[in-house]
Amino acid sequence: MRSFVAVVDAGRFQDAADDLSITQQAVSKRIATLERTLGVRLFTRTARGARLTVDGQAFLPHARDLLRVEERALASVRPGRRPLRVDVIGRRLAPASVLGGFHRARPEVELDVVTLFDAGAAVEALASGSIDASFRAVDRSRLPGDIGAVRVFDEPVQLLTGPGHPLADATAVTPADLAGHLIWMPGIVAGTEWAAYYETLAAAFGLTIEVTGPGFGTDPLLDTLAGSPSLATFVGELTRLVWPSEQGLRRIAVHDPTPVYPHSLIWRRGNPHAALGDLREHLGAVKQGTGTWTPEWATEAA
Amino acid sequence: MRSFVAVVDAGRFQDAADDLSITQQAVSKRIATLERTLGVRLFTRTARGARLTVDGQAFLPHARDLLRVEERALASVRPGRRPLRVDVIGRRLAPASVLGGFHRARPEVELDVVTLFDAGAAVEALASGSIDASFRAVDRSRLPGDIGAVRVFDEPVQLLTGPGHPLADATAVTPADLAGHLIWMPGIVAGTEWAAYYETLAAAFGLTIEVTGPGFGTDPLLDTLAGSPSLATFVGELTRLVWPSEQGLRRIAVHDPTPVYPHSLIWRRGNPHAALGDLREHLGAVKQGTGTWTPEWATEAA
DNA sequence: TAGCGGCCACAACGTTTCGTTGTGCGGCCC
DNA sequence: GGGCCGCACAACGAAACGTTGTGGCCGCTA
Repeated sequence: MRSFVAVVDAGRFQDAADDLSITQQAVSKRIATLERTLGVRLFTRTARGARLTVDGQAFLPHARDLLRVEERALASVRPGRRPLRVDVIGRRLAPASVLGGFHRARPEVELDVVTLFDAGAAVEALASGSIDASFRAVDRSRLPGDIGAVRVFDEPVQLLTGPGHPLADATAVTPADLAGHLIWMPGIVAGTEWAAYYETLAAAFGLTIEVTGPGFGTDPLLDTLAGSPSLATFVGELTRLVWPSEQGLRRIAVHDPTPVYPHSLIWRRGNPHAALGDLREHLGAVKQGTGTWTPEWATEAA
Repeated sequence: MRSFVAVVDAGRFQDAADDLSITQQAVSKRIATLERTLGVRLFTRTARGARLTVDGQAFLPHARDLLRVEERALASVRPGRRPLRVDVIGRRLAPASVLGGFHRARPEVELDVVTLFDAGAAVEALASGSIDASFRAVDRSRLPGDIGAVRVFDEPVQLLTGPGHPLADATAVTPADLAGHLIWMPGIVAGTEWAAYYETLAAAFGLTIEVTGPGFGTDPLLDTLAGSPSLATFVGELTRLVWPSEQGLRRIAVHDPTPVYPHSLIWRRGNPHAALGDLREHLGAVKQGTGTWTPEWATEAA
């Protein structure tokens, strides 16, 4: 493939061979193999070099694309001057959306998105340099001194129920209203910062949160939820659900106070990656709302 | 690379090996080679399979991209059900722009753009099936019966001069005004349909068109034009010039009548490619303007 | 805690692929 | 028509690849 593009650019097999530091015969053999694989002739051989056939012309931009993508793939893991690598809590959750907004605003900034286990793993990864930034809810007082943090987004928590749930038709509920109901959150992983968030939330308002084993993915969770008259769960306002439309799930706002999930951007101080400043600048800091609730351990991350 | 994605999807080397119809050891060796090439570890090996590292997560979307691009590259030359392949007279000229408009309107239609020598080559390529459609100025009466043609775009011809040319400050000129001036069009290739167009144009209005040898590309042409007090050339209204801004070139409209270049879409009747109908539908037929001039041989292509 | 099973890595070997050298064939151009 | 330029074919050695066979590590279980 690289030989093909080299021949197109050079116009002659011999010149392409020089560019590739191999012999003309090797280039000839490579092109012949490629043509045999594709089943079409890519060049017309003339006495003055090689010219593209129609098939070759059609193939060329795709070949260039391939080399470009390969270059990007290599760059994504190249130590030093690689794309900005950002950890998000989940690809369908608010941080991913926020990062998408940054990408739309600054499309020239190369990004790679990864998902780590929890905030602790994110801090380790930041310290070791394997990622450049992370969106997590953190207890700022417990962060190492070389890790910076800015609370960038407070996401209201909503109640998610099926159509048969007693609260399904409410326009809004208060945390106190939920005291008698079962909040079902399978797939929650003990020890993670989001588990801690929901535990704190439950304790603060006397809620009952049930965690039945590891989750089997969100789809069966939502299916079960849609068919249950008693189960409800919490979900972030910006969480994108891929519900097959007719599941009839209801998102119900929570007020007085509104629990908000405190997403912070965290990074290692001294990380010289230029795009890191762009990201922080784009995000700014959240304006702390009134009438909201968030765990005390998170409020220090101003 | 394909093995890497297979392992990610399967979660275990052995399962990936089954998918690829090779042995587990071969997969292991491929991954090890890839990791050595990239200089990073892509998987953490556990007793229950292989999980992506952070680097692996960052690398994965690029790897998928690569496979996707490869698939498109293969499709571009696959006989039968390949992308719609359209010939344009030049990548910076009106037909390419029109095709770009179609692509924006129907981004789901896969397109490959090629450039053939002239209308004759395009007709041959249509007949042989190596292309699906072409934008050319054609003499409809001379087309084979199985080649369809619709005049889809009349492009006004403009005069292009440098700032020192006597007509540089004119807002518009008539063809008759040009009789005393030299029209310089290097790079015009005898025997092509666009050479025929300009020859007919010159003959119709008594113009002097000079063709000095093969062109050396458009950039030196425009440089020469910008610095000359006597040279002018014709250019299509939609031709995109990449002039380095400060060349000071002037585009001057031509009126009474306005010569228009009659772009037609031509295709082989009976070509079953579904996208061909989409393209024809998108283009429609040109509404013949008044006060314009075009060669008689082109007017039959109604 | 010892045994077992699942999973991946290492080693050795045969086959295939790749690149090289040497040579042949067919157009242009003078 | 001879010379030259440019690509293809042939033969050979080297490197890469995939296979079989085996070993080590981890987690689960009795």
